Formats: sequence, structure tokens, C-alpha cells
Amino acid sequence: MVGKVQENQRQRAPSKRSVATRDRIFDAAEQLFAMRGFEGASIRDIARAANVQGALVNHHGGNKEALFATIVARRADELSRLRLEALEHMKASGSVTLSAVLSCFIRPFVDKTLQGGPEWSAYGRLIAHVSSDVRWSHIAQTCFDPTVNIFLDEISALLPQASREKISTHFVFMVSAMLSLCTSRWRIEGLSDGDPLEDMTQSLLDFCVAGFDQAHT
Amino acid sequence: MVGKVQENQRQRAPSKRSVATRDRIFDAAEQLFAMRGFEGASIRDIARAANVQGALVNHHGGNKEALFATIVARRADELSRLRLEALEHMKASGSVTLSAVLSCFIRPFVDKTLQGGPEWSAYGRLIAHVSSDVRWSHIAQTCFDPTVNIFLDEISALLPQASREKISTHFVFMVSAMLSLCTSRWRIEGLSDGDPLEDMTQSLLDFCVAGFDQAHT
DNA sequence: GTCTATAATGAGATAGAC
DNA sequence: GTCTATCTCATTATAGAC
Repeated sequence: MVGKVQENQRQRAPSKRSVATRDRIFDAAEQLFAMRGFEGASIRDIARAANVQGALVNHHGGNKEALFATIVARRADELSRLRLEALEHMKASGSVTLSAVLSCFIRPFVDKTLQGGPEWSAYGRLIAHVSSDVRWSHIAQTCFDPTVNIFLDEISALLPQASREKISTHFVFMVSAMLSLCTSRWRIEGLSDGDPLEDMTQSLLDFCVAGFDQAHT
Repeated sequence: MVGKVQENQRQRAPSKRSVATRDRIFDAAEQLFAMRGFEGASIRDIARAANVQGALVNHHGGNKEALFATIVARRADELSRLRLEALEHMKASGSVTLSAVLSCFIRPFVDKTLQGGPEWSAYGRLIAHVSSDVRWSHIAQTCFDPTVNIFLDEISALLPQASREKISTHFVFMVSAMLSLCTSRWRIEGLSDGDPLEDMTQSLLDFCVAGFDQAHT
């Protein structure tokens, strides 16, 4: 029954098997794009990792750039939702502080990428690729800027003496530091003599809150 | 005369033309590795940009990984020297503050990569690639860690209550924010309504000094 | 939707003449 | 040191059978 329902004028609803295959392809693409970057991950590697023929990758994902964009967009909505829900929840609770606002942006990301399983761990590195290459600016604009702008507004309200430009600049510093938890933990561990910090998230938050706050005075 | 002097038992001194060719190849490799990453830059593209035959790239640079490592190492010494000189100069002047120490690390990098011409601008992005990919950890270890450890020691002396692990962690946050000036200025500009900040370097410094300083209390 | 087969191009690397 | 020529393999993408 379900298999014959039309989604729109041009297409059947995809079968369960088709969806499963597509998801396997997307998961494999996510892992490989995250680990090796756009050029470092080949369609063949993705197909092999997903246990499908190469042609299927193109069938489900379009060409390589479209596939990459799809993979980034796939989890962007959930991430935005988590961030905005945290923000709403915080405002409902009444105590709107700089620390709380930044936490609403950082915590969902870090919680997911550090404890949300291998897909989210890969997704964190993927976002780092997007954020450091102007070539993907259109993806960042579509997937992340709307939410980021909401947070910039909140921060502006809390730091009325700081210009929008300064807040945006500091925000990018914060995002870069946040992404380093996904891309550069090996670096932190290599520079530390002993065990890595127990709670890097709190440390990141403290670092960024102080960084923003000094702009106030 | 010079052309016939032996450098060691196995090799003549390279001719002026040879050195010029090699430098052209290295410069082209630097630009392309910086712009497109390791896999995104092909030996053929590098050869074309340097106006030489492909075989010459292998001749002067070895295989692709060796070439990449060479390109990163090429300017690392100068960068380290600038940073350590700044540190010495500061200590000689007497006022050893956290802000001054961090400035000795950040200023030489930012001054070079933002105003030191296209080679240094590319080099900044190149370091960003190295810093965000565990695959290049051996390069980071060789080229940057010795200097970084000296700065970690200085910071430790100024923040005796902070653990080495916390200082290392914050240092990586700082480096990530610093590198974002090379990789993500498009992002800052996209999020700012008006003109970008006049002095992003000072802004970065303020942000990081405050971030480190809060660990003190 | 999935497969085989293949087109069309580009990749890194080297041998050997000059 | 530089060049030409070439080897070998991987790349993205599509056409067309099932």
C-alpha cells in the first residue's frame, strides 16, 4: 500500500529497501567526507563502504558536490532545532545570561559530536570542513547562518556596547574553537603531559564567555 | 666557480637556474595546497602553475607527501624565529604579562599572513590544514610543537593555578581562533552587516587573553 | 532501484634521452 | 636539471539491461 502512494506528481514513494540503501550511502559519504575532505573521499570509496555499486551513489546523491551538500544539510535541521529549543527553554526559565546563551549554541553541538555516536562525530568534522573553506560558503549560509543570526541577536542584546561586527568576529572565534574539539583533539593531547582535560566543553565555554565578556567593558 | 664547489660528497651545488625553478615549484605548491588542500591540489596543477614539466615537481619535491611536508617546513623556521625573538624582546623589556606573551605568538603570525604577501597568506591557510587533520600530526610536532611548548611554559608561569592540560586546551582554542582569520574571514564578513572590524588582530588578542585569564581566578 | 560495463579524463610516478 | 614519453591506476559519470 504505502509503496504505491504518490508523493507528488513525478515520483512514487521510495521503497523501504531503497531508503535503507540511500541511508547507507549517505552514512558512508558522511564518514568519508568527514575523514578525508571533499577531494580526499572518492565516490568509489563511498560505494565500497556502503556496499553498493558506484552508480548507485550517483543515483541517490547526484553528482559529488550535490552529495556533499546533501550530507551537510541532512543533520543541520536537527542541530538547529536543538539549539533553538535550548534557547527557548532558557528564556522560559528567565535567566538570560551571556554564558547561558553561548551554552545553548555550544552544548547541543558538543554533546552530539562527542557523545552522539559515530555519525555525529563525523558530522562535527564535516562542519569544520565547511567552515574553513570559502568554497562551501553557500552551504554555511543556507544551513547555519539563520540560526547563527538568531544567536547574534541574543548576544547583541546582552552586550549593547559591542558592535555587530565585533560580535560576529568573536562568534567566529568561538565557532573555530568549538570545531577544534572535533578536528584537533590530537593536538591538545599531544601538548598535554598527562591525561586530557575531563571537561573540555566547560573549558571551552569558560574561554568563550570570558572572551565575549571583555568586549563589554 | 661557485657552480663547481661541492656541497658534500654526493652533490654539486645547485645552479642558480635550478634553485629558481625549485622555488617556483615550491611557491606554486604552497598556493595550491593552501587553496585546495592536499588531495585537491594535483602535481599536474602545480607543474602548470610553476610553468614546468610534471616530472620536475617529483624531481625537486619527491613524492606528493614529501613535497607537502617540505612546503610546510619551509617557512616554519622563520615563523618560529619571529615568535621567539618577540618573546626575548618582551622579556628584555621587563613587563611579562599574559597579554604580552600571547601577543608574541599571535602577532608575528597575523602580521605575516595578513600583510606579508601572497606566500604568507597561503602559508597561513596551509597551517590551518595541518592543524585540523590528524594525518599531519607528525608535521605539527616537528615544525610547531617546540615553539608552542616554550609558550606553554611561559603561560604556565603566569597562571600557576591552571593545569598544564587546561593551558594546552586553551592554547589550541587560541590557535584555532587565530587560524580562522586565514580560513574563515568570509564567514565573519558574511555575518557582519557592515564593514569588517578594523583591527581583528587586537580583537583576537583581547578575546584570547580574557579566555586564558579567567582560568586564573 | 539496482546492476554491469564503459566512457572520458586525470592522477602520481618513473625511465631514459639530452 | 630538464624534457618527452609513457606506465599504471583511479577518478567521476552515464548508458542501458534487468
